[in-house]
Amino acid sequence: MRTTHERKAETRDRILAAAGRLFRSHGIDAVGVDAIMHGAGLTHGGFYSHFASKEALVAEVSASSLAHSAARWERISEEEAPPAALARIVESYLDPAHVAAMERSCVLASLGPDVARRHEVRPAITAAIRRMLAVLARCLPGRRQQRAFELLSAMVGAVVLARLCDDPVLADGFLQAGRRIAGLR
Amino acid sequence: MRTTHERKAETRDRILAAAGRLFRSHGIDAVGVDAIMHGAGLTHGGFYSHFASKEALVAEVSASSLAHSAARWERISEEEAPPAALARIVESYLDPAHVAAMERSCVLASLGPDVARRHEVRPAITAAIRRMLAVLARCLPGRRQQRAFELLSAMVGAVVLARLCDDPVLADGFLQAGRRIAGLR
DNA sequence: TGTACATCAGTGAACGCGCGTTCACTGATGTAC
DNA sequence: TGTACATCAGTGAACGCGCGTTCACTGATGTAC
Repeated sequence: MRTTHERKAETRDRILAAAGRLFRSHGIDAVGVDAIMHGAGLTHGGFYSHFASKEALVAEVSASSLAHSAARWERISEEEAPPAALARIVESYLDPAHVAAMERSCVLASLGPDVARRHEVRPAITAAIRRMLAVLARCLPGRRQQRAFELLSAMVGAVVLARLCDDPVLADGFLQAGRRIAGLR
Repeated sequence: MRTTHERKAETRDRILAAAGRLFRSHGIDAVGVDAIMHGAGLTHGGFYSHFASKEALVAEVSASSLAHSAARWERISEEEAPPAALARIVESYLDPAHVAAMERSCVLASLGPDVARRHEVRPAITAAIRRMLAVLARCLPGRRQQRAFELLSAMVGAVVLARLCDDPVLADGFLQAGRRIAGLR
């Protein structure tokens, strides 16, 4: 029984991962259950032995993706000294290659408005945002709390705006602005 | 013939306005042609004597909504002295009431990622972003260009994040952060 | 250890539904004489 | 000015299609003896 349970959990994670990738790339409503299951190497019918509905999957993907990002930031902030941790978090967030890779990007910047419209997900998202703010506050000097709010706003806004610009110079202007607000360079 | 042309243009504008409202409230893919036409006080069949496709409407709504925002900012910056104009633009953008009113909010914050995925719209969006940056640069003191990038990033990010938080205190933290980056209070 | 049975993750056909789009139409308005 | 005709914005039924979801099934694996 043990192995079977583990196997099922692995499949479930594969579905969550595929959905995360596809939702970020194409938008939540543009991706069907069929495409998600195909992305996980399965057929669509099996979906409902893992999730009650597409909407339930959406809630879980949003929450778990952002919790995953928060956990990554926490790990970095425990592994490195504050200034190095801050630089690593901010530079990876504002890296143009990472900005271009929508499918692997932060839920806040790639699905923010869509998630905000689904009120049932907001408690979990709010909890993850608090964790991210706490990491930034721990890494920043000076008025830590206030600067954490400023930095997270600037990082999310910079990525959203950089993705909207078809001129790479303009896009880079937003990413540089984010780095300045972090106190880098 | 004159009156007819004007009438048709008015209807077209009503469709654009209804689509703008509904897309921002519910997301682009969640709103059908039928709902848009009903929102404009018409039936769905007439849609195609105004637009070639839903996708064409989406492109025009995104571009024209953001151009409208840019024009509003330009008007404010011409009517008032730089510090007053800056305050009016930033305060109205970060006003909690305005943040809550998704249907009338800025396209960057309410539809940003969705618009970024539609590459054909990005040139028009980029042009409007340039106009908005120019207004902010005109109103800001000091390193105007750089600060304009920082401020627009912070404003967009703050609104996206404030909408994701189910705790109004946390949401207000982001809005206050935006105001500080503008140099207000 | 070997055999018979039970479980259930995953398959794929089928469902009703709402979508974007088309089209024959109607009736108000603009033009020609 | 009044009448006959042309135009075309807007109507509403109909289309094919892909969606989310259901369900009878299958076959690999785990359990009981």
